[in-house]
Amino acid sequence: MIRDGTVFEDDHLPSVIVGRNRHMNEVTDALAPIEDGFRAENCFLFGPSGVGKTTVARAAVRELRQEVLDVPHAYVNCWQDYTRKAVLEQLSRDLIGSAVSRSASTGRLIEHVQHELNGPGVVILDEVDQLRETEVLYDLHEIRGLSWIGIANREVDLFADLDDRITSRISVAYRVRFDSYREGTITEILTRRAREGLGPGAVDENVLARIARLTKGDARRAIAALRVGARMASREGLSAIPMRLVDDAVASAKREVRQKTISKLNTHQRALYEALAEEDGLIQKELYARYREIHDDPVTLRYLRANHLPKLEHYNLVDVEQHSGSKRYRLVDADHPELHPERA
DNA sequence: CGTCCACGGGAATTGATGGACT
DNA sequence: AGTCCATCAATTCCCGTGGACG
Repeated sequence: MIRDGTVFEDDHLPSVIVGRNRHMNEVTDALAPIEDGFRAENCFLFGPSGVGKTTVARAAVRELRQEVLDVPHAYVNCWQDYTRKAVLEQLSRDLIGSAVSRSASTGRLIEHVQHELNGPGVVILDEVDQLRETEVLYDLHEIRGLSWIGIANREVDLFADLDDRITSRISVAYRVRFDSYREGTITEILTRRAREGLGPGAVDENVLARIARLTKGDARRAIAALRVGARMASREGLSAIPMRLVDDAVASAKREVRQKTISKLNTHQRALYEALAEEDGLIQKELYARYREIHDDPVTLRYLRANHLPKLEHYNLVDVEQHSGSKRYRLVDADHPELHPERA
């Protein structure tokens, strides 16, 4: 029943972008100067997750490369690469392709890119609000011809802690807001994915509409649910997804995503998670005390606060509630999650 | 109003690591 | 081979803030 699983993967870039014409136009406008050999305008895309921000950015770059051959482009996920150096390293890998010797200083990295890049180039800065060292935006500005597309969940001030004299010279000409997809659009997206990835007649309109409704405008969740549904159906030897499986598929896709996230946690993060699984609603200090009991090589609270706790928040595994002076941490959903994948 | 508590974060320091240089 | 240097994760110290409470 599943003919091509790749169309359900997160990094799949569909050939047609559905329901985002206005957004596509804005981004391609921003990139248009490159067609004449100039530096593009920076632009900033924001909105909730699963609404096509990254897809639009990538599709706009793809479109540009159909006009102008081989425009150097890079993709940096600032969630993973959040330091100045990590960003510049990824940049030079993607943009130039040549490996710079490790332990090259940031200065040398910039020089290297500056030297190797002739003509315009564009870099996608995904999850740019996670950048710890925003000075890197200044570094990017210093590289002749380079412009960027920033992506974040909320509209943030990227230049908040940068020197005013510098920020006045860096501009963000386009700010593009992404709202949740309407159900009809999600259905349309799912229809196309099903056509590409599943056998003929695998889904009907009502099934897709129900998935669309249950996933609340989040295309990533909807596509995951479609994939899980197809898998469940083929296990039963069916060639189509029956309506009765849809609710299960949506719920199960959610668990799957969560399980995947948990499996990527390190020991510290997992210990924190376990502590909260035992008792919810702890304040930071209490949580730290439990964590120290669980983990045999605990890090300090200072470090936990700066590194591990924000990760858990960002992964959407814990909710934090400011409560006048203290913070309460709780797991995102009430049902007790599986900590150990082998029990699945 | 002063004090305590929980929290945030700047900054100096340490220790391991991995080159680069002699 | 041995020394030196830069980097990075982790730690430690410490001060600031803002609300609660007597």
